Amino acid sequence: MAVDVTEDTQTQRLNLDDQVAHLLRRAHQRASSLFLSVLGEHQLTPTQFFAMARLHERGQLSQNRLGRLAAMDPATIQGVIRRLEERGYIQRTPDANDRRRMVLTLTSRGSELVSGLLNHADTVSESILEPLDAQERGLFLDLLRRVT
Amino acid sequence: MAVDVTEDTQTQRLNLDDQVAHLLRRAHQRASSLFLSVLGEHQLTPTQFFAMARLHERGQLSQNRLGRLAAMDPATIQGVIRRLEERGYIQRTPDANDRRRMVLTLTSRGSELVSGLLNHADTVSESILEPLDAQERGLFLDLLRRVT
DNA sequence: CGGGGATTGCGCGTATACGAAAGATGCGGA
DNA sequence: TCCGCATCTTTCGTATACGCGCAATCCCCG
Repeated sequence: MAVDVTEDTQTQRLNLDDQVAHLLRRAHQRASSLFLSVLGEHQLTPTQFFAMARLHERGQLSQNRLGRLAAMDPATIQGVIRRLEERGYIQRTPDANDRRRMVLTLTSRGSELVSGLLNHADTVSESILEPLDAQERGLFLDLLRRVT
Repeated sequence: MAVDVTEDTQTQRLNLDDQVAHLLRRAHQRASSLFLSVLGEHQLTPTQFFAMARLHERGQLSQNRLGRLAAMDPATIQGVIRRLEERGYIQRTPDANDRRRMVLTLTSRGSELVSGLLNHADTVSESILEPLDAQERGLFLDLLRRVT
């Protein structure tokens, strides 16, 4: 954390390149880009894939609940779901017990697509971490999980 | 969160929550949110602040070059610059030597704003890393830089 | 010196992302 | 039972983010 005092009006200050928000933005950029280079042929964005994978994992879910499980704002998940429904990957039916809710289910097409892509997704995770060796990867994942 | 191999066609697979792209997206979300909670009163997004900070650091720059230095796509930086210019923080003048270019400069208002916020930005970096102790922070920054 | 590839900036289209607010519905306590 | 508050979903507005195509300009190389 060597920070040098530049001896001007302000006190010691971090280098711009050490801004954590900036580093995280760039890492996220790179991750999304790698994801699209692997799964892009199926026209799925990282967000879309993750929403479908969560649904595949949990079965039926309400829209809001899926949003929480996928870390997406209700306003955001709405558009994601709408586009996936338009493409025939997700089905939305009214909840019989609670008329505020819509129940989401993967269609067979959607289910097959996700199953087939889960392995590719793991490949993406590996390529993101490619600059690190095995021990560092575990360490990084642990730290990243705690910062999230 | 116990996910077990479900004994189907596929082999052992990572937990969904270990998808690196997803973890990075969430970390980025949290970082942006913390940034806005500290600098939001000045109506500056992380991206806008970083673009201005780079300009403050380097002086005059062309639009494309600023984009590269701030890790932003030419199409993206265009909108960022346009909004900052509309708000009077950045001035765009035609380059005398290369008529394709526009030279970007911070206005005095923009310059004062950035100077005053640089310390706050460092505060944000610290709050993002708050869950980690001093040693882990250095480690995390190092790993994050290499993954970027 | 002339032509073609590269660079610069713009506009369009799509997809996140989130705050704010609105409308419908559910639910618990007085 | 009814009122008020919480929840679910949608819509609006703003801002990233990036691919693609376009036009103007630059500059290198033959």
